[in-house]
Amino acid sequence: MKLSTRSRYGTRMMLDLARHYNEGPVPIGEIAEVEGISVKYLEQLIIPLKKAKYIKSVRGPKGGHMLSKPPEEISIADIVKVLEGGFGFSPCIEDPAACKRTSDCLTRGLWEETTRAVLDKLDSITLSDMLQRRPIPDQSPWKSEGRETPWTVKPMIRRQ
Amino acid sequence: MKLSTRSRYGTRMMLDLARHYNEGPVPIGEIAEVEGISVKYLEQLIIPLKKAKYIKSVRGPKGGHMLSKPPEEISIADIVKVLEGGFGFSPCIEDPAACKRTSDCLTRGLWEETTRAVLDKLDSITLSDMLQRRPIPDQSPWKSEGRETPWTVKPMIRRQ
DNA sequence: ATATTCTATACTCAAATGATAGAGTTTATG
DNA sequence: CATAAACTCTATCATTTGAGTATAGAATAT
Repeated sequence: MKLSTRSRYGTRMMLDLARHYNEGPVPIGEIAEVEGISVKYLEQLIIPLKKAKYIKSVRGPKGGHMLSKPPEEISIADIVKVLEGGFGFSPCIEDPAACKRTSDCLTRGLWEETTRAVLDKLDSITLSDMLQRRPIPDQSPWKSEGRETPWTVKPMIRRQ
Repeated sequence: MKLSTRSRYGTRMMLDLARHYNEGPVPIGEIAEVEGISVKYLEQLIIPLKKAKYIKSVRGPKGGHMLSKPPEEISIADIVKVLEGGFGFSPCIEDPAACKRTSDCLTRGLWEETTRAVLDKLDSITLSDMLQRRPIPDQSPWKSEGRETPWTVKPMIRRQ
């Protein structure tokens, strides 16, 4: 039931772009460094996001990428729908012909509703909402011993 | 974001067992035939479901499997939690140490809430609820042409 | 000119998934 | 008690998917 790293990294990247909305293009290298993700991998995620018109880019020196809409107008569902190759809890959600049982399978409706529940949730949260949030405390009910030294985010330095 | 076939097949199998609750053990071969899933694969799914005490089995001729609790007391979440190897939309949900960024990652809370939304949904639906349902109509908004000849479920014949 | 940055496609590698195989155990029944 | 019908357990395998790397090319500010 895991989301791919594409969706998760992509969301983080979009969040970085949202932080710098209206500050000019952000080069991919900066995002890669801050997030600890390879430039090459992020480049692949940008392509579909550009096609979907959530990102616009500027080439050449001082170039980079930026949101093409304000952060309030981009939801997490928008991002995940673009990056996650085939969401839907079961293949038959997107393609009913994927299974011969489709027409009388009781569980198909179940997985469809569950998929809907996720989409509704993610649709209700915009990039702008995300920026208001605080990280959740790291007190896992699983492992509470052996905490590492606190790790802090390397601040993203904007040019100029 | 897809669920594994383990969860999906397992749910269908549990639904078959629910249909025959209090009718004695159902052999795995019958379920395999009705659902079109190999006996060998279903056998693997039964093991964890037995460990979790949702299924009890009887060996030997006339043996088989049956629910160890009434269908009202087993939710879809119960089944998925047992069969899906690591649910949680991100690895950091189950294991915060999976990522160094854990302590100050804005998206971790997001994925946690989303996972919660799914679990809540599946928790609210029992096997008994499922049996009340009707299959959803097969009018996909994607492909509406070229419908195959209707396929009907082969009825499961109980012994005696 | 040239260094910087994005664009596009192809390729590799490992892990997970989905499924099968076979040997062994229990037990109802004739 | 022999046998066949079932479950149990472990191993194996093939395919797909996911994650990431590599390479070549195009645009543009300075």
